[in-house]
Amino acid sequence: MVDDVTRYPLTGRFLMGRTRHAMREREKELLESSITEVAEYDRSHLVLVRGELAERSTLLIEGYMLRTIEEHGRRYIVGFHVPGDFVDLHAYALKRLDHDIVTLGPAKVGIVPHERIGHIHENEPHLSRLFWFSTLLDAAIQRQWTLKLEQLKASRRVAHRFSEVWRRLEMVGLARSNGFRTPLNQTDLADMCGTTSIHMNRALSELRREDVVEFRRGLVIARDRSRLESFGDFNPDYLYGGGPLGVQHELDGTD
Amino acid sequence: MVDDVTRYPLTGRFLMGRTRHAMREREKELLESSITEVAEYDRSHLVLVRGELAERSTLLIEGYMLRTIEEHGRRYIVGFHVPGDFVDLHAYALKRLDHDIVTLGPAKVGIVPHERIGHIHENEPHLSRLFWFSTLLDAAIQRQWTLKLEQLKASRRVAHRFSEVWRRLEMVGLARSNGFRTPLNQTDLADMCGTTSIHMNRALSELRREDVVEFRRGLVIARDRSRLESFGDFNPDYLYGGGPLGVQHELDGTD
DNA sequence: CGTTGAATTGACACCGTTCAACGACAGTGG
DNA sequence: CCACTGTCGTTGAACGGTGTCAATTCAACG
Repeated sequence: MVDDVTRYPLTGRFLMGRTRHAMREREKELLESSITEVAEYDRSHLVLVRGELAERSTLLIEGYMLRTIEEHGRRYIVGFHVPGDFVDLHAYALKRLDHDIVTLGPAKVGIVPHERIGHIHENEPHLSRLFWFSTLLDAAIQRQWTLKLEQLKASRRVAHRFSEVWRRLEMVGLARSNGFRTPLNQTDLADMCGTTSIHMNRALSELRREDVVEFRRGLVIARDRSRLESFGDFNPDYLYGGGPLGVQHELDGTD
Repeated sequence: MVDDVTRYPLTGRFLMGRTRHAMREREKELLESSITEVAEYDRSHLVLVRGELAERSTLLIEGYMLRTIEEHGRRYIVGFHVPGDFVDLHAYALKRLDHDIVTLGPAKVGIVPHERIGHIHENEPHLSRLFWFSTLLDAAIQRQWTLKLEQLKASRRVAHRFSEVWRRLEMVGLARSNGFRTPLNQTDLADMCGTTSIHMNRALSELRREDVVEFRRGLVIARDRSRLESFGDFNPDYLYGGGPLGVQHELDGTD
């Protein structure tokens, strides 16, 4: 898979760790060549605005992106993306989004016109099914967020988020052995976990005190990863990475 | 649209109030004929189990269905479906789900083998795009749940849920002018809103006391609908029903 | 008319918000 | 080099929202 990142520098991480192995070589080439433009954005760059008619979608190459909704003067983060994610592919079928797409830190993205996606959708059923899968994967992650918001208190929620991001980064080959780096600050974390930055601060110091995980200036470090994951009640199945839900072989053959 | 329900008694409510107008007559016929079996289930019937390989999907014709996750001896409701919803269409691309699909009250469903969906996916790009849209609509609803869990207290969350279900029923022609009927009980509502049944009870009596909405034995009645919706901070845009996000004309023409 | 499941109520502890204030640090310009 | 400034992180105290346990009432149904 490391090979794919060098061979397909723009799209090599798409579905990596999931069903990328089901992609044929010509599909990988087709996807890579569908990117008509590469852009580098600063932090907090608004890529797609809620309600705006979308005519292209964005595949994240480097950095992080968020899905945000601003309401009552407060920003809520309803999605988090790592390299390899086809961030707003769903805009192809929805046309207009109910949320904003925004960069977190500086980010490098590939842009795919909907015309190209339409062509793939009409002529490449196997690849287009993988596209569909990828948007449903985002939905599964969303579902898990809903679940964890319902059942965990703030400190466990952060632990869950950290566990998730760590795994997702690992799947695309971007995690360290003892943690990961992210431009998130405590306010961002609060906006992701449905709490206030003040309470997030207390939650983080609880995690530090209990030796679950350490968060400092965008560096997440855990001495014992399994301790972090069990504190956050994290079960990676919903990431569809090869566990009991993973699509191991079903999508392999011809469609 | 009432016409569609009589002409297509099984699938006439699919995407009704959304992009159904973009469906061609032969697509409606094709969908109707894709249902190879109609089943009637009792309440709490398990239609699809988490982790199980799915080979067919279920379109809800009458009644209600839920997406649930059981963890730590408690059940969490992460999705709610009304007639016309293609409840587990996403199982076509995901193969295995991370949650259960279950009936709430008694329900009548149409079953579509994935073979048929595969045929449509490969040969009917326009219809298959509407399928994709429908799964993304579920995702948008999920996103809104995440948002409201983050920002509202329990009593306002219920008000939001009531507003949503009311609108969704209305879209498929099944609401009353002053409310709607549902087999939900207070425990179900609690499981949907991420709270306990005891607290849900207090939330409901607050809503009654404040004259926002009345919930009794599965009957939801509001004297003033706009009061309910504003109390629940409800904005129907995310339901893609013709407001600013609705796909009014884009999907009309040939694909 | 008794049984059963659902709804209701009170008391109490914990979780989380809010407001206000303070501390740590990096970047900037004098 | 230092003072200034802004952002981010930290802390305390008061208050409101929610979970928990236990007990009671209510409605439906055989």
